[in-house]
Amino acid sequence: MPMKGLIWFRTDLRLDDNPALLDAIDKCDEVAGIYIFSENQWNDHNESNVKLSFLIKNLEILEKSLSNLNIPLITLNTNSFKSLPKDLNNFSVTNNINQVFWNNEFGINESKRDDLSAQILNNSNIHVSRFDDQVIYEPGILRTGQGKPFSVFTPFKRRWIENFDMNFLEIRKPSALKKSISLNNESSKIQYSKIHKVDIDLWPAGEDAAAARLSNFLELKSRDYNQSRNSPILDGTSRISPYLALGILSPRRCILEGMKLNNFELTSGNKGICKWIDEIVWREFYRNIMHSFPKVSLNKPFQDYTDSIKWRHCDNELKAFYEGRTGFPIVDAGIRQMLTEGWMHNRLRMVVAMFFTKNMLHDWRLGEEFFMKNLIDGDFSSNNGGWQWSASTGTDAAPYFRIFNPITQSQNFDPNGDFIKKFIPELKDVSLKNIHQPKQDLFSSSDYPAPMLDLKTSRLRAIEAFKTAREFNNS
DNA sequence: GACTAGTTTTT
DNA sequence: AAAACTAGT
Repeated sequence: MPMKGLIWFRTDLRLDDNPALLDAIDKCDEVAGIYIFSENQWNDHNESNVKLSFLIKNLEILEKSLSNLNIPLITLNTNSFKSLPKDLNNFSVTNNINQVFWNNEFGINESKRDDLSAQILNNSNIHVSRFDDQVIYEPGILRTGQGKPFSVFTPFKRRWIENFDMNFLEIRKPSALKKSISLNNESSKIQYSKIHKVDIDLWPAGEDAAAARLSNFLELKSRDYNQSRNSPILDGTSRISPYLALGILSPRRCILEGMKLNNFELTSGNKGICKWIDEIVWREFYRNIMHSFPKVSLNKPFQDYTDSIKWRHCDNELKAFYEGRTGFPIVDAGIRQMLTEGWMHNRLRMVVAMFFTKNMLHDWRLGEEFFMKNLIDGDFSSNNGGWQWSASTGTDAAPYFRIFNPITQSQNFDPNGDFIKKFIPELKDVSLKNIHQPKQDLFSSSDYPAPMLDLKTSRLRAIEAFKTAREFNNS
Protein backbone atom coordinates (compact mmCIF):
# COMPACT_ATOMS: atom_id res chain seq x y z
CA MET A 1 0.00 0.00 0.00
CA PRO A 2 1.39 3.42 -0.90
CA MET A 3 1.75 5.96 1.91
CA LYS A 4 -0.72 8.76 1.28
CA GLY A 5 -0.08 12.24 2.65
CA LEU A 6 -2.10 15.41 2.87
CA ILE A 7 -0.58 18.88 3.26
CA TRP A 8 -2.98 21.29 4.88
CA PHE A 9 -2.07 24.74 3.55
CA ARG A 10 -2.99 27.84 5.56
CA THR A 11 -0.61 30.80 5.74
CA ASP A 12 2.20 29.03 3.92
CA LEU A 13 1.10 29.19 0.29
CA ARG A 14 4.45 28.41 -1.27
CA LEU A 15 6.86 25.65 -2.25
CA ASP A 16 9.99 27.46 -1.08
CA ASP A 17 11.08 26.83 2.52
CA ASN A 18 7.94 24.93 3.42
CA PRO A 19 8.81 22.32 6.08
CA ALA A 20 5.43 20.58 5.98
CA LEU A 21 5.65 20.16 2.22
CA LEU A 22 9.22 18.86 2.37
CA ASP A 23 8.39 16.30 5.03
CA ALA A 24 5.29 15.11 3.20
CA ILE A 25 7.34 14.54 0.05
CA ASP A 26 10.02 12.72 2.06
CA LYS A 27 7.61 10.43 3.86
CA CYS A 28 4.87 9.72 1.36
CA ASP A 29 4.47 8.12 -2.05
CA GLU A 30 1.40 10.14 -2.96
CA VAL A 31 0.49 13.57 -1.68
CA ALA A 32 -2.40 16.00 -2.01
CA GLY A 33 -2.64 19.59 -0.79
CA ILE A 34 -5.77 21.06 0.73
CA TYR A 35 -6.89 24.61 1.47
CA ILE A 36 -10.02 25.01 3.59
CA PHE A 37 -11.81 28.32 3.45
CA SER A 38 -14.56 29.78 5.61
CA GLU A 39 -16.11 33.09 4.71
CA ASN A 40 -17.65 33.37 8.18
CA GLN A 41 -14.32 32.86 9.83
CA TRP A 42 -12.68 35.30 7.46
CA ASN A 43 -15.22 37.96 8.42
CA ASP A 44 -15.06 37.11 12.13
CA HIS A 45 -11.36 37.91 12.06
CA ASN A 46 -12.00 41.16 10.17
CA GLU A 47 -9.91 40.01 7.25
CA SER A 48 -10.22 42.34 4.26
CA ASN A 49 -11.75 41.85 0.84
CA VAL A 50 -8.55 42.97 -0.81
CA LYS A 51 -6.63 40.29 1.07
CA LEU A 52 -9.23 37.71 0.07
CA SER A 53 -8.88 38.62 -3.57
CA PHE A 54 -5.09 38.36 -3.24
CA LEU A 55 -5.48 34.99 -1.49
CA ILE A 56 -7.55 33.56 -4.34
CA LYS A 57 -5.04 34.66 -6.96
CA ASN A 58 -2.24 33.12 -4.97
CA LEU A 59 -4.08 29.83 -4.55
CA GLU A 60 -4.47 29.59 -8.32
CA ILE A 61 -0.73 29.98 -8.76
CA LEU A 62 0.03 27.56 -5.93
CA GLU A 63 -2.18 24.97 -7.60
CA LYS A 64 -0.15 25.25 -10.79
CA SER A 65 3.23 25.03 -9.12
CA LEU A 66 2.14 22.10 -6.94
CA SER A 67 0.96 20.22 -10.01
CA ASN A 68 4.56 20.30 -11.27
CA LEU A 69 5.41 18.21 -8.21
CA ASN A 70 2.50 15.88 -8.97
CA ILE A 71 0.55 17.26 -6.04
CA PRO A 72 -3.04 18.36 -6.67
CA LEU A 73 -4.46 21.22 -4.61
CA ILE A 74 -8.00 20.73 -3.34
CA THR A 75 -10.05 23.62 -2.00
CA LEU A 76 -12.95 23.06 0.36
CA ASN A 77 -15.42 25.38 2.06
CA THR A 78 -16.33 25.02 5.69
CA ASN A 79 -18.60 26.96 7.99
CA SER A 80 -16.04 28.07 10.59
CA PHE A 81 -13.02 26.91 12.56
CA LYS A 82 -15.49 24.92 14.64
CA SER A 83 -16.67 22.76 11.76
CA LEU A 84 -13.26 22.55 10.14
CA PRO A 85 -11.62 19.68 12.07
CA LYS A 86 -14.53 17.38 11.26
CA ASP A 87 -14.46 18.31 7.56
CA LEU A 88 -10.71 17.80 7.38
CA ASN A 89 -11.07 14.42 9.04
CA ASN A 90 -13.88 13.38 6.70
CA PHE A 91 -11.83 14.32 3.69
CA SER A 92 -8.82 12.41 5.00
CA VAL A 93 -10.78 9.29 5.85
CA THR A 94 -12.66 9.28 2.53
CA ASN A 95 -9.38 9.47 0.64
CA ASN A 96 -7.45 6.93 2.73
CA ILE A 97 -4.92 9.52 3.89
CA ASN A 98 -2.32 8.10 6.29
CA GLN A 99 -0.61 11.30 7.38
CA VAL A 100 -1.51 14.98 7.53
CA PHE A 101 1.19 17.68 7.53
CA TRP A 102 0.93 21.35 8.38
CA ASN A 103 2.89 24.41 9.51
CA ASN A 104 1.64 25.83 12.81
CA GLU A 105 -0.30 29.03 13.18
CA PHE A 106 -0.16 30.71 16.59
CA GLY A 107 -3.39 32.64 16.89
CA ILE A 108 -5.53 31.59 19.82
CA ASN A 109 -8.40 30.33 17.62
CA GLU A 110 -6.00 28.81 15.14
CA SER A 111 -4.15 26.85 17.83
CA LYS A 112 -7.39 25.51 19.24
CA ARG A 113 -8.56 24.51 15.77
CA ASP A 114 -5.24 22.79 15.08
CA ASP A 115 -5.18 20.91 18.40
CA LEU A 116 -8.72 19.70 17.85
CA SER A 117 -7.92 18.69 14.27
CA ALA A 118 -4.90 16.70 15.39
CA GLN A 119 -6.98 14.96 18.04
CA ILE A 120 -9.76 13.98 15.65
CA LEU A 121 -7.31 12.79 13.01
CA ASN A 122 -5.43 10.72 15.57
CA ASN A 123 -8.70 9.10 16.57
CA SER A 124 -9.07 8.05 12.94
CA ASN A 125 -5.57 6.57 13.08
CA ILE A 126 -4.18 9.30 10.89
CA HIS A 127 -0.76 10.56 11.88
CA VAL A 128 -0.26 14.31 12.20
CA SER A 129 3.06 16.12 11.69
CA ARG A 130 3.30 19.79 12.66
CA PHE A 131 6.08 22.25 11.79
CA ASP A 132 7.09 25.86 12.32
CA ASP A 133 7.65 28.12 9.34
CA GLN A 134 6.54 31.48 10.70
CA VAL A 135 9.41 32.03 13.11
CA ILE A 136 13.01 31.07 13.70
CA TYR A 137 12.28 30.03 17.29
CA GLU A 138 9.11 28.30 18.36
CA PRO A 139 7.05 30.93 20.25
CA GLY A 140 7.60 30.89 24.00
CA ILE A 141 11.02 29.23 23.75
CA LEU A 142 13.15 32.36 24.22
CA ARG A 143 12.88 33.46 27.87
CA THR A 144 14.33 36.10 30.18
CA GLY A 145 16.79 35.24 32.98
CA GLN A 146 13.77 34.78 35.25
CA GLY A 147 12.20 32.34 32.85
CA LYS A 148 9.50 34.79 31.79
CA PRO A 149 8.51 35.57 28.22
CA PHE A 150 10.07 38.76 26.86
CA SER A 151 7.90 41.81 26.72
CA VAL A 152 10.48 44.29 25.44
CA PHE A 153 11.95 44.03 21.99
CA THR A 154 15.62 44.83 22.62
CA PRO A 155 16.36 42.10 25.17
CA PHE A 156 14.29 39.70 23.03
CA LYS A 157 16.43 40.53 20.03
CA ARG A 158 19.61 40.14 22.08
CA ARG A 159 18.60 36.60 23.06
CA TRP A 160 17.43 35.89 19.52
CA ILE A 161 20.91 36.73 18.23
CA GLU A 162 22.76 34.89 21.05
CA ASN A 163 20.96 31.67 20.14
CA PHE A 164 21.10 32.17 16.39
CA ASP A 165 22.79 29.58 14.21
CA MET A 166 23.25 29.75 10.44
CA ASN A 167 22.02 26.15 10.27
CA PHE A 168 18.54 27.48 11.09
CA LEU A 169 18.50 28.91 7.57
CA GLU A 170 19.25 25.73 5.66
CA ILE A 171 16.60 25.59 2.96
CA ARG A 172 16.08 22.48 0.83
CA LYS A 173 14.34 22.38 -2.52
CA PRO A 174 11.32 20.10 -2.82
CA SER A 175 11.52 17.33 -5.42
CA ALA A 176 8.66 16.09 -7.56
CA LEU A 177 6.75 12.95 -6.66
CA LYS A 178 6.81 10.10 -9.14
CA LYS A 179 3.11 9.55 -9.12
CA SER A 180 0.00 11.64 -8.61
CA ILE A 181 -2.55 10.72 -5.98
CA SER A 182 -6.03 9.57 -6.92
CA LEU A 183 -8.80 11.15 -4.90
CA ASN A 184 -12.45 10.45 -4.33
CA ASN A 185 -13.32 14.11 -3.73
CA GLU A 186 -13.61 16.96 -6.16
CA SER A 187 -12.33 20.41 -5.31
CA SER A 188 -14.99 23.03 -4.69
CA LYS A 189 -14.66 26.68 -5.65
CA ILE A 190 -14.02 29.05 -2.77
CA GLN A 191 -17.28 30.71 -1.79
CA TYR A 192 -17.43 34.41 -0.97
CA SER A 193 -20.04 37.08 -1.37
CA LYS A 194 -17.94 40.22 -1.85
CA ILE A 195 -14.68 40.75 -3.65
CA HIS A 196 -12.32 43.64 -4.17
CA LYS A 197 -10.08 43.87 -7.21
CA VAL A 198 -6.37 43.93 -6.41
CA ASP A 199 -4.22 46.28 -8.44
CA ILE A 200 -2.21 43.65 -10.26
CA ASP A 201 0.70 46.00 -10.86
CA LEU A 202 1.03 46.80 -7.19
CA TRP A 203 0.58 43.30 -5.85
CA PRO A 204 1.42 40.61 -8.41
CA ALA A 205 0.51 37.21 -7.00
CA GLY A 206 2.68 34.13 -6.57
CA GLU A 207 5.97 33.22 -5.01
CA ASP A 208 8.00 34.08 -8.10
CA ALA A 209 6.65 37.62 -7.89
CA ALA A 210 7.42 37.69 -4.17
CA ALA A 211 10.98 36.46 -4.74
CA ALA A 212 11.51 39.03 -7.49
CA ARG A 213 10.25 41.79 -5.21
CA LEU A 214 12.55 40.64 -2.43
CA SER A 215 15.68 40.51 -4.56
CA ASN A 216 14.81 43.80 -6.22
CA PHE A 217 14.48 45.45 -2.83
CA LEU A 218 17.65 43.90 -1.46
CA GLU A 219 19.71 44.85 -4.49
CA LEU A 220 18.44 48.37 -5.01
CA LYS A 221 17.03 49.66 -1.75
CA SER A 222 18.12 47.68 1.30
CA ARG A 223 21.39 49.54 1.82
CA ASP A 224 19.55 52.85 2.13
CA TYR A 225 16.74 51.38 4.19
CA ASN A 226 17.98 52.98 7.40
CA GLN A 227 17.14 56.40 5.93
CA SER A 228 14.68 55.90 3.12
CA ARG A 229 12.25 53.62 4.99
CA ASN A 230 10.86 56.73 6.70
CA SER A 231 9.86 58.53 3.54
CA PRO A 232 6.48 57.46 2.18
CA ILE A 233 7.09 59.10 -1.19
CA LEU A 234 10.53 57.52 -1.70
CA ASP A 235 8.91 54.16 -1.08
CA GLY A 236 12.11 52.81 0.44
CA THR A 237 10.44 49.84 2.13
CA SER A 238 10.30 46.34 0.69
CA ARG A 239 6.48 46.07 0.43
CA ILE A 240 6.70 42.36 1.07
CA SER A 241 4.23 42.34 3.99
CA PRO A 242 1.27 41.02 1.92
CA TYR A 243 3.43 38.07 0.86
CA LEU A 244 4.57 37.38 4.41
CA ALA A 245 1.00 37.63 5.70
CA LEU A 246 -0.19 34.77 3.47
CA GLY A 247 3.12 32.91 3.54
CA ILE A 248 3.86 33.42 -0.16
CA LEU A 249 7.36 34.22 1.12
CA SER A 250 9.01 32.85 4.26
CA PRO A 251 10.69 34.98 6.94
CA ARG A 252 13.64 32.56 6.93
CA ARG A 253 14.13 33.22 3.23
CA CYS A 254 14.07 36.98 3.91
CA ILE A 255 16.69 36.75 6.64
CA LEU A 256 18.90 34.44 4.59
CA GLU A 257 18.83 36.65 1.49
CA GLY A 258 19.47 39.75 3.61
CA MET A 259 22.41 38.11 5.38
CA LYS A 260 23.92 36.98 2.07
CA LEU A 261 24.20 40.63 1.08
CA ASN A 262 25.73 41.52 4.42
CA ASN A 263 28.61 39.05 4.68
CA PHE A 264 26.37 36.80 6.83
CA GLU A 265 26.30 39.40 9.59
CA LEU A 266 23.27 40.28 11.71
CA THR A 267 24.56 43.18 13.79
CA SER A 268 27.48 44.65 11.87
CA GLY A 269 28.05 45.65 8.28
CA ASN A 270 25.39 47.60 6.43
CA LYS A 271 23.02 49.43 8.77
CA GLY A 272 20.14 49.37 6.32
CA ILE A 273 20.19 45.60 5.91
CA CYS A 274 20.48 45.10 9.69
CA LYS A 275 17.53 47.40 10.25
CA TRP A 276 15.46 45.54 7.70
CA ILE A 277 16.27 42.16 9.28
CA ASP A 278 15.23 43.78 12.58
CA GLU A 279 11.77 44.22 11.15
CA ILE A 280 11.49 40.50 10.49
CA VAL A 281 12.51 39.91 14.11
CA TRP A 282 9.83 42.40 15.23
CA ARG A 283 7.33 40.24 13.43
CA GLU A 284 8.57 37.24 15.40
CA PHE A 285 8.52 39.26 18.63
CA TYR A 286 4.83 40.11 18.21
CA ARG A 287 4.04 36.48 17.39
CA ASN A 288 5.66 35.59 20.71
CA ILE A 289 3.56 38.20 22.49
CA MET A 290 0.41 36.77 20.95
CA HIS A 291 1.48 33.29 22.03
CA SER A 292 2.60 34.12 25.58
CA PHE A 293 -0.10 36.66 26.44
CA PRO A 294 -3.47 35.29 25.28
CA LYS A 295 -5.22 38.40 26.60
CA VAL A 296 -4.08 40.42 23.58
CA SER A 297 -6.13 38.05 21.42
CA LEU A 298 -9.13 38.54 23.68
CA ASN A 299 -9.62 42.23 23.02
CA LYS A 300 -7.57 43.21 26.07
CA PRO A 301 -4.64 45.62 26.27
CA PHE A 302 -1.20 44.35 27.21
CA GLN A 303 -0.93 47.03 29.92
CA ASP A 304 -3.80 46.21 32.24
CA TYR A 305 -4.23 49.70 33.67
CA THR A 306 -5.08 51.12 30.24
CA ASP A 307 -8.32 49.14 30.32
CA SER A 308 -9.78 51.86 32.52
CA ILE A 309 -9.04 54.70 30.11
CA LYS A 310 -12.22 56.57 29.22
CA TRP A 311 -12.00 56.54 25.44
CA ARG A 312 -14.12 59.08 23.64
CA HIS A 313 -16.67 58.02 21.06
CA CYS A 314 -17.90 60.41 18.39
CA ASP A 315 -19.60 59.06 15.27
CA ASN A 316 -18.86 62.15 13.18
CA GLU A 317 -15.17 62.04 14.02
CA LEU A 318 -15.04 58.31 13.32
CA LYS A 319 -16.71 58.77 9.95
CA ALA A 320 -14.29 61.54 8.97
CA PHE A 321 -11.36 59.40 10.07
CA TYR A 322 -12.51 56.33 8.14
CA GLU A 323 -12.83 58.44 4.99
CA GLY A 324 -9.52 60.23 5.37
CA ARG A 325 -11.12 63.60 6.07
CA THR A 326 -9.66 64.61 9.44
CA GLY A 327 -8.27 67.87 8.07
CA PHE A 328 -4.70 66.78 8.82
CA PRO A 329 -3.17 66.10 5.38
CA ILE A 330 -0.52 63.55 6.38
CA VAL A 331 -3.10 61.54 8.36
CA ASP A 332 -5.64 61.67 5.55
CA ALA A 333 -3.05 60.82 2.90
CA GLY A 334 -2.08 57.71 4.88
CA ILE A 335 -5.69 56.58 5.25
CA ARG A 336 -6.40 57.21 1.57
CA GLN A 337 -3.30 55.25 0.58
CA MET A 338 -4.71 52.29 2.48
CA LEU A 339 -8.14 52.69 0.89
CA THR A 340 -6.66 52.74 -2.63
CA GLU A 341 -3.61 50.47 -2.39
CA GLY A 342 -4.72 48.13 0.40
CA TRP A 343 -1.46 49.04 2.05
CA MET A 344 -0.06 51.92 4.11
CA HIS A 345 3.53 53.00 4.62
CA ASN A 346 4.67 52.09 8.13
CA ARG A 347 5.64 55.61 9.15
CA LEU A 348 2.07 56.65 8.36
CA ARG A 349 0.59 53.69 10.21
CA MET A 350 2.24 55.11 13.32
CA VAL A 351 1.18 58.68 12.59
CA VAL A 352 -2.41 57.64 11.87
CA ALA A 353 -2.67 55.30 14.87
CA MET A 354 -1.17 57.87 17.21
CA PHE A 355 -3.56 60.55 15.95
CA PHE A 356 -6.54 58.24 16.41
CA THR A 357 -5.69 56.99 19.87
CA LYS A 358 -4.17 60.14 21.37
CA ASN A 359 -5.48 63.25 19.65
CA MET A 360 -8.92 61.81 18.88
CA LEU A 361 -8.69 59.69 22.04
CA HIS A 362 -10.64 56.87 20.46
CA ASP A 363 -10.32 53.22 21.44
CA TRP A 364 -7.34 51.60 19.68
CA ARG A 365 -9.48 48.49 19.05
CA LEU A 366 -11.62 50.44 16.56
CA GLY A 367 -8.52 51.52 14.69
CA GLU A 368 -7.10 48.01 14.78
CA GLU A 369 -10.31 46.70 13.24
CA PHE A 370 -10.40 49.43 10.59
CA PHE A 371 -6.89 48.51 9.48
CA MET A 372 -7.60 44.75 9.40
CA LYS A 373 -10.68 45.36 7.27
CA ASN A 374 -8.74 47.36 4.70
CA LEU A 375 -5.20 46.01 4.58
CA ILE A 376 -3.95 43.47 2.07
CA ASP A 377 -1.23 42.52 4.58
CA GLY A 378 -3.56 42.20 7.59
CA ASP A 379 -1.79 40.12 10.22
CA PHE A 380 -3.30 39.90 13.68
CA SER A 381 -0.14 39.97 15.76
CA SER A 382 1.69 42.67 13.81
CA ASN A 383 -1.41 44.86 13.52
CA ASN A 384 -2.39 44.44 17.14
CA GLY A 385 1.20 44.99 18.27
CA GLY A 386 1.53 48.12 16.19
CA TRP A 387 -1.75 49.62 17.37
CA GLN A 388 -1.04 48.87 21.00
CA TRP A 389 2.42 50.35 20.67
CA SER A 390 0.96 53.54 19.24
CA ALA A 391 -1.77 53.66 21.86
CA SER A 392 0.77 53.10 24.67
CA THR A 393 -1.33 50.16 25.83
CA GLY A 394 1.11 47.56 24.59
CA THR A 395 4.57 46.08 25.00
CA ASP A 396 7.58 48.30 24.69
CA ALA A 397 5.04 51.06 24.94
CA ALA A 398 6.04 54.53 24.01
CA PRO A 399 5.60 56.53 27.23
CA TYR A 400 2.05 57.81 27.07
CA PHE A 401 3.19 61.42 26.99
CA ARG A 402 5.26 60.86 23.86
CA ILE A 403 2.68 61.83 21.29
CA PHE A 404 3.57 62.36 17.64
CA ASN A 405 2.71 65.76 16.29
CA PRO A 406 1.22 65.08 12.84
CA ILE A 407 2.39 68.46 11.48
CA THR A 408 5.97 67.88 12.62
CA GLN A 409 5.87 64.31 11.30
CA SER A 410 4.58 65.63 8.00
CA GLN A 411 7.33 68.25 7.74
CA ASN A 412 10.01 65.72 8.65
CA PHE A 413 8.93 62.80 6.47
CA ASP A 414 7.09 64.42 3.56
CA PRO A 415 8.98 67.72 3.45
CA ASN A 416 7.78 68.73 -0.01
CA GLY A 417 4.25 67.47 0.47
CA ASP A 418 4.64 65.16 -2.52
CA PHE A 419 3.02 62.23 -0.79
CA ILE A 420 0.15 64.38 0.46
CA LYS A 421 -0.51 65.67 -3.06
CA LYS A 422 -0.39 62.19 -4.51
CA PHE A 423 -3.25 60.97 -2.34
CA ILE A 424 -5.18 64.19 -1.73
CA PRO A 425 -5.83 65.74 -5.13
CA GLU A 426 -7.81 68.60 -3.53
CA LEU A 427 -4.49 69.89 -2.23
CA LYS A 428 -2.45 69.62 -5.40
CA ASP A 429 -2.21 73.41 -5.87
CA VAL A 430 -1.50 74.31 -2.26
CA SER A 431 1.84 76.06 -1.71
CA LEU A 432 4.75 74.31 -0.05
CA LYS A 433 4.46 76.70 2.86
CA ASN A 434 0.91 75.59 3.60
CA ILE A 435 0.76 71.98 2.48
CA HIS A 436 1.08 70.55 5.99
CA GLN A 437 -1.68 72.85 7.30
CA PRO A 438 -3.70 73.84 4.23
CA LYS A 439 -6.57 75.66 5.97
CA GLN A 440 -4.21 78.55 6.62
CA ASP A 441 -3.76 79.00 2.89
CA LEU A 442 -6.26 81.50 1.51
CA PHE A 443 -6.11 79.82 -1.88
CA SER A 444 -6.63 76.28 -0.63
CA SER A 445 -9.49 74.33 -2.01
CA SER A 446 -12.67 74.35 0.04
CA ASP A 447 -13.15 70.65 -0.77
CA TYR A 448 -10.68 69.82 1.92
CA PRO A 449 -12.08 69.86 5.46
CA ALA A 450 -10.88 72.05 8.32
CA PRO A 451 -8.87 70.31 11.05
CA MET A 452 -11.23 68.27 13.22
CA LEU A 453 -9.42 69.14 16.44
CA ASP A 454 -6.84 71.32 18.11
CA LEU A 455 -3.52 69.53 18.46
CA LYS A 456 -2.36 71.20 21.64
CA THR A 457 -5.48 70.74 23.73
CA SER A 458 -6.19 67.23 22.43
CA ARG A 459 -2.64 66.22 23.34
CA LEU A 460 -3.10 67.43 26.91
CA ARG A 461 -6.50 65.73 27.06
CA ALA A 462 -4.88 62.39 26.17
CA ILE A 463 -2.11 62.78 28.72
CA GLU A 464 -4.72 63.59 31.34
CA ALA A 465 -6.81 60.52 30.44
CA PHE A 466 -3.79 58.23 30.78
CA LYS A 467 -2.77 59.86 34.05
CA THR A 468 -6.24 59.39 35.49
CA ALA A 469 -6.35 55.73 34.50
CA ARG A 470 -2.93 55.15 36.00
CA GLU A 471 -3.82 56.83 39.31
CA PHE A 472 -7.15 55.01 39.43
CA ASN A 473 -5.27 51.77 39.05
CA ASN A 474 -2.70 52.58 41.72
CA SER A 475 -5.24 53.52 44.38
C1' DG B 1 18.64 47.66 44.23
C1' DA B 2 21.26 50.22 41.12
C1' DC B 3 22.09 50.69 36.57
C1' DT B 4 21.40 50.65 31.57
C1' DA B 5 19.07 51.48 27.71
C1' DG B 6 15.19 52.01 25.02
C1' DT B 7 12.54 51.38 16.94
C1' DT B 8 10.13 55.07 15.34
C1' DT B 9 9.61 62.14 20.18
C1' DT B 10 7.77 66.15 22.01
C1' DT B 11 7.66 71.32 23.71
C1' DA C 1 18.54 69.90 27.36
C1' DA C 2 14.93 67.34 29.83
C1' DA C 3 11.26 64.43 30.56
C1' DA C 4 5.64 62.63 33.21
C1' DC C 5 8.43 55.52 32.08
C1' DT C 6 10.21 50.65 32.99
C1' DA C 7 12.05 45.71 31.57
C1' DG C 8 15.85 43.17 32.12
C1' DT C 9 20.39 42.35 33.97
